[in-house]
Amino acid sequence: MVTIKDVARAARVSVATVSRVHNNSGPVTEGTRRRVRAVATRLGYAPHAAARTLSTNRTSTVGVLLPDLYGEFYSELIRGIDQTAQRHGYHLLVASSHDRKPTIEAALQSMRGRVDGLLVMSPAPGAYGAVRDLPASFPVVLLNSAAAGRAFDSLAVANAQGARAMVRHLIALGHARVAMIAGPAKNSDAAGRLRGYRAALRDAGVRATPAWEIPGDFTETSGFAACLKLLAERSPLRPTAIFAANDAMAIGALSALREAHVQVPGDMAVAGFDDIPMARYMHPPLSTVRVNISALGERATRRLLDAVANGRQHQKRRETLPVTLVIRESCGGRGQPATASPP
Amino acid sequence: MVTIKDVARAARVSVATVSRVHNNSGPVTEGTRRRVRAVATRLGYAPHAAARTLSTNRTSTVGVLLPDLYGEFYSELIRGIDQTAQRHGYHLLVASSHDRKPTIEAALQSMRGRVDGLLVMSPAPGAYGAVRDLPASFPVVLLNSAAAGRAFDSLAVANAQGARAMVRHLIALGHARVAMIAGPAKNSDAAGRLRGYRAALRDAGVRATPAWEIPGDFTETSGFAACLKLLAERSPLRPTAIFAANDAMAIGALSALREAHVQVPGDMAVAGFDDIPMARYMHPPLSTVRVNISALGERATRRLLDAVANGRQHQKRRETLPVTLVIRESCGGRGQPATASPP
DNA sequence: CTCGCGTATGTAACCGATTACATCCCCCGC
DNA sequence: GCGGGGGATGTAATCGGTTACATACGCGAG
Repeated sequence: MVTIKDVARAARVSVATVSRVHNNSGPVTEGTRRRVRAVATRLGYAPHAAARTLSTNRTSTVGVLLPDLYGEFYSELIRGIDQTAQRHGYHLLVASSHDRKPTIEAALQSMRGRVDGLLVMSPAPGAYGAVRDLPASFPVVLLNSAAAGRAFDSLAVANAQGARAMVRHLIALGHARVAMIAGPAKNSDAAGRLRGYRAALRDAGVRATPAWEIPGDFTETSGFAACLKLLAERSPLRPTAIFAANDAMAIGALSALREAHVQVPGDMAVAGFDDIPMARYMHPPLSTVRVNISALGERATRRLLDAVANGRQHQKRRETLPVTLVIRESCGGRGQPATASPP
Repeated sequence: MVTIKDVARAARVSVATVSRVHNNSGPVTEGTRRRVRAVATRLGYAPHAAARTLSTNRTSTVGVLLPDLYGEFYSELIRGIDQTAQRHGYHLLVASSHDRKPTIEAALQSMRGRVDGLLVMSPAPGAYGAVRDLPASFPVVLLNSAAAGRAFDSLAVANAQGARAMVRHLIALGHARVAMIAGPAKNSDAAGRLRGYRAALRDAGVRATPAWEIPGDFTETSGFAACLKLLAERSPLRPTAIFAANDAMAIGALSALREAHVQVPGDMAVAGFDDIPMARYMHPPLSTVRVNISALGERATRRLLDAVANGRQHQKRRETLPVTLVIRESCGGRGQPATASPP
């Protein structure tokens, strides 16, 4: 492999000059500059990233720690992150399957000397314990994490507001009995959406019934099962609308309703959360709360790069990403494809 | 930050011993080993990856060069790659938006000293020109690329076989006139699928009609438009079955057929390629050719890591990933959910 | 007691860049 | 003609590991 020394020798200058040419640091005569450039391209010289990292203590890389990589959510997230990082001259180191504290700690350790900062998304409650053990000067941005406060930079989706707006919409359509298929209890997104649901009921003066809050785990199967449970309710308690904590479960619920010959939205309104691409292709098209996932990745990366660039001066804070109501046919807005913003 | 020297000093040994303990290289007394381990964890020592890279010339990282990150295909691919890499102790450096030669070259350059090998997926014909300029000793595996031969390691989906099997199936169902919505001409996946389609017609002794090969670009919109064109054909030429080069276009075609009140599969059979998750949720559920994308990523990574580990000995070759027919209702197999393998 | 060998440990060169500091040279003003 | 200043370039230390080689030590055999 050709090194800076080879270039220096061939161009009959010192390594310092070659370095200066490549980094536009320090003064170099135009002639020398051209000669060095020419030699470098002729030899196919590319600076060795690790060597550069060692001396400058910068990697031009951001790390992304994810619990999983399954589904469109992550590909969208990574897309937003990658775009932004790339635009600022940064590379992307992706690490997944980090959902428990020990693996997270191991991953964080192995990142030393590889990245300038980290985006960490983890549902595990122990996750930010591991993050806290990092030197405070090391830039980290938490994604969709429950961790709040000035101790961390964090970004989260406006789960509660979105859920509240959607449930409010269902109630406004005349549904007095709205049930919710919730997500995993420890998941902070799921928790926010549940809070929003309860808040909307409270707003409308409706007493929340535990029987209307069916647990699920974000999978289609669990949505299917939860829906069956709701259908088993006796008439005075049987809900007329179902709000699922994510689209996958809403889709599961739609299957269950079809099998039970319950008309949607006629006999039962259904709404989801996320607006995955599939949502609009359902029958009927699924009303849902749109989350701009790639924007989430972009915003997070922006914050991270700010922390990387400004070090001490960077102010840590919690940001919230707004969401949008997408009203399609499954909730019985009589098919009018309207789009509304949350209040 | 704590370095190996700090650990050595605190444990009253030399840096060499600390290094030996961490890498299990060379002999160390059990007592010393424990002492060093204890000190290291107490100080929270983590080796600096760049320093290690510089001296060993190994990064424990594989690079992934992708044209894009949009859609489930890439998240699945990355998932397969990441799983395999992680299992072998490798990290993942992801770079996207590399579809033209100059950006690919720049990306390849910037990878020096960052990765031990590269997975390159690029529809651009110039892509492997850029790859060829790398030193032959640098491990690279091409994904779904047209580049063949012993010059490269490459992996591709059995596009032609899959398409051929699906079209053969349609013909077996009694469709004498099968049209194809093709993909971008320069895309090698699209080309393979088109070849398979033509081969199946030839097998059946059917003369291929240019009017039946409508170009598309892998988007739903283009599938929609292409379908309209086919519907405009006069009766003797109007096809009774449509094979789309991917599911997205098949879904677009389904929309067009619904709008035109053409019954599927009654009046028109439809099949796609890829088996994206959405496919089974269409009405009617879409028959398609299943590609195990994460397996593609896994196989590719395996080959790459073999090349990394075995260097000179590694044999370059082209591998093909088999596909599976998934027969649902859209092609009129009268709804029986059968699954068949390609011949 | 001494020699020799093997095991445990230390010393220092090296990987390939960056960069503080030294040096050289040219030109200008007096 | 000479001193000074500033621009161009070179020298060498440095980043944090790994590892070839040197060294020291303990023990058994002769």
